[in-house]
Amino acid sequence: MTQDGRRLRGLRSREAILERAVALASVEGLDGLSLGRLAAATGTSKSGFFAHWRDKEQLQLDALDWATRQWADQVVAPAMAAPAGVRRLFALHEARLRFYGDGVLPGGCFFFTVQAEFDDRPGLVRDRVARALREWQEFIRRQVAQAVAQGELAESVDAAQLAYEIDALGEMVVVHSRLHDGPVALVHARRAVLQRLRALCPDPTLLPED
Amino acid sequence: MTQDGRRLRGLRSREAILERAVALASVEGLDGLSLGRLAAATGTSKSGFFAHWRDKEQLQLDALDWATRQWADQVVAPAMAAPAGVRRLFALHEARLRFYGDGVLPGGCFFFTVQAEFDDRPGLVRDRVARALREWQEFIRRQVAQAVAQGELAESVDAAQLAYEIDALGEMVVVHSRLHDGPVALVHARRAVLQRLRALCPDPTLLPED
DNA sequence: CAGGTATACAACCGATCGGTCGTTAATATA
DNA sequence: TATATTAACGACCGATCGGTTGTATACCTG
Repeated sequence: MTQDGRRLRGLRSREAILERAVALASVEGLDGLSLGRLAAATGTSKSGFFAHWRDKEQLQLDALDWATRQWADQVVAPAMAAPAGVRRLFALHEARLRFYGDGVLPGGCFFFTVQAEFDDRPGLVRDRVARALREWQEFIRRQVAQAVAQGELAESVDAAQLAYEIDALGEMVVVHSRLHDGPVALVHARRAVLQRLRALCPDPTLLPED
Repeated sequence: MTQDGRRLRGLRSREAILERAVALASVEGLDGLSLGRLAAATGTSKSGFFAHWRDKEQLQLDALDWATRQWADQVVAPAMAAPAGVRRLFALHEARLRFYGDGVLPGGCFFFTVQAEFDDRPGLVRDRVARALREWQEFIRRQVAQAVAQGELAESVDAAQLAYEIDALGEMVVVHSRLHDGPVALVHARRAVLQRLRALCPDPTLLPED
């Protein structure tokens, strides 16, 4: 029951469609994205989608999974190269800013767009978006807790509190850089987290000065 | 050429429609909001809109103005009651969090939704959204600069940098409280700015301890 | 009271939406 | 080789989209 030629081709086009869907959804949202435009952008027919997905919602859920894997590959994985503790925490922040600054997605951040789109309406997609945010927040919180355990952050640090600050300061770069500040927003976001971590770190030499 | 009875009625329904439009747009966005649903929500006919607005874009622009006035009345004005300086700066942050926490708009924040919606597409609406964000950011920056001038914040403070931090920490409450944290997000956002200001303030007794 | 103006409406328009149906061609399995 | 299975398609469906047109009614001005 291994992958034969035909299913392989199917998988390939499936992945190609999901990649385009995530890119387009980072601009117009998962619901704002229409199947007709997605078909035009991928050079396929609209009706062909329903061989891969039962309906639009299933495609949205798979696009969410695809974006999660992209985030794991391009943001989380590079940061894990840094030594555990406060350096990995800051590497995570910098990897995210690099992801935005490099313009990997045309809309800047898939998750930002989708969170803003679904935070108010019920449904399967909303639940998966909420889970993705929860897991991301929990992941940052664990990195903070680890840094505290290693003695690289003050004992008094509230991990969930600091995780919120790091995420908020990183996330708002998307809209500020596009509507207002340009690259300056990246500088602000980087410096905000860097100085916050340095202030809480008994050995600030672990982090760059500026 | 003063307001006569008829024009007054027109103005009243115009304001009522804009209020509903802002409330609905805080959930579905300015473009996601359809004229048909807005008509149903206001108990009027869709075609009646075109007596007040040339097209949907004009209605969107007026809704933006309406939301700006609402923000000025319900967030900025109350904060101006606090004495200028670091106390007014924090009052501004608290007024915003109260606006979110009280659920004044069903979607939490009109501007958050609309920024996420329009940060990627060109047009008149996008330009006005960008201007609103720029003016808001500039307003916070002036409050920071004033606090520095009064000696209530350290001389070394970069006003634009601190303004970005205050705005980002306040804005991300919307999505975090709705998708993840609930009211805890409000606590995180409040404490983050409070502790940041206290750390920069030569006389921390101007601000609450926690 | 006459005439113009503004509010608001129902009916309707072409375009697009998500989705269905029936078919074709290529592949995998027996 | 015979038979399912699968990817992919064009044509089409009812619903909804933003927007137009024509009309009825209420109001203000002359």
